[in-house]
Amino acid sequence: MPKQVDPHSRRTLLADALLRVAASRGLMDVSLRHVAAEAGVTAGMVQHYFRTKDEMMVFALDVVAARVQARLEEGPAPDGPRARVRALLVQLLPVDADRELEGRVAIAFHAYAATRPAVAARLREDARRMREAIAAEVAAAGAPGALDPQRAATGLVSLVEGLAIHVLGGHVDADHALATLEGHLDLAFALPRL
Amino acid sequence: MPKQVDPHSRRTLLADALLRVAASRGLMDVSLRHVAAEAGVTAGMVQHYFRTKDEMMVFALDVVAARVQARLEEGPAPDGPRARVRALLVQLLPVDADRELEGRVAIAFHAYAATRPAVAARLREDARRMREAIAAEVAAAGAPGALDPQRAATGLVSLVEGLAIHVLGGHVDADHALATLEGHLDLAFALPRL
DNA sequence: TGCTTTACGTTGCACTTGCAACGCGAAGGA
DNA sequence: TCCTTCGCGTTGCAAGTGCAACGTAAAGCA
Repeated sequence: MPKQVDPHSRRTLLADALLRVAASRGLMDVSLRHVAAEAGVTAGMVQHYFRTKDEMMVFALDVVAARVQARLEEGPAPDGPRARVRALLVQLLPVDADRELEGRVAIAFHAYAATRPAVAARLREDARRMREAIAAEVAAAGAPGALDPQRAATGLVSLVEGLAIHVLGGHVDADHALATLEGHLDLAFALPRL
Repeated sequence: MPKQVDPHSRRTLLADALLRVAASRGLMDVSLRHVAAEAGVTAGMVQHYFRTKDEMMVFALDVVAARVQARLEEGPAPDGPRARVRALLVQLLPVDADRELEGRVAIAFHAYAATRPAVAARLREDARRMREAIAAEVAAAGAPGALDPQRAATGLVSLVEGLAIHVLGGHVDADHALATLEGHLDLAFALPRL
């Protein structure tokens, strides 16, 4: 056999190219040939590692999900529930170039999920995990009179996703979004003197 | 000349077909021929009313925007700032079939906007108007110690957009979303006894 | 030295896409 | 009555699409 390559790293390479194309030109422009060109390889190689385009899409989605997950777990967990939840949610805001790319990809995939049940299920599962993690922290914090943990979690995650859309669309800037998030965190964790 | 038709109603008819295709099969499947088929006309007629596909897309976006706007203005304005803001925001949640379709279209167009500056500008303007309307109501209500009006408005609009995504994705049900919205309205308008 | 397997590259095909171009019948005005 | 103009329908085309099929060089095992 030839050079014996690691298939997973090859697939990741292609997935990265896909994500770049998706972020810069939209999901409609994601084709075998465009991805191949972006990765600097031939279309035949793409076909070698993904039997179908859909398989490639799903794998790319897995890559972003794993990457976000990894970022959430890296570094020591901050002190206190509020800080931990904040750390989680900030990862979803497009505050730098990497996260902006991921944000654009996320929007594209939300639209894509509308027609692909498998993709939709994946996003649903991710969202569920995120909500539960946050609800647990809110419950642990035992905020006195604010929202119940489930609703607070749903609210915070939704808020951040909405903020991400507005930041990416240029409707508001990242600072305003961060400030808004801080305010809502205060509410959810019932800051003293509210 | 032949039967002398109203061009605007024809274009609206085609735009409706486009929206149905976009909602049911995604924006990637929106093509001249599919739209024509959905509308029950020939592809040639579509070309007659829209010189380019992009022109058709933008017109369709205008149609939804106008429709949402019309719905916001119909009926008497509710009593009190909180109720008025609630009425605004509920229109953006997919609580029935019509709004679900519009929600799917909205997501698709947010993704589309990433590559079309003209579309992005349109969405930005719509969002700005919505935020200002809400900020004005919040300010008028003079909520004592909660968020400042600008942030509250950004937060509420983002929250609702995020909730819409989660409802459409099947992550949470409409009732939960509504309840979450109520809770956040209470916070923004600083309900007694918080 | 074969022989097989891996990892691609190449070619081709059926199909869809946006769009231009042309045709053409039905209405009016002259 | 002619003749223009509008409202489409039809056809065609170059480009792009996903995917199958085949070829083929390299690397290991026998």
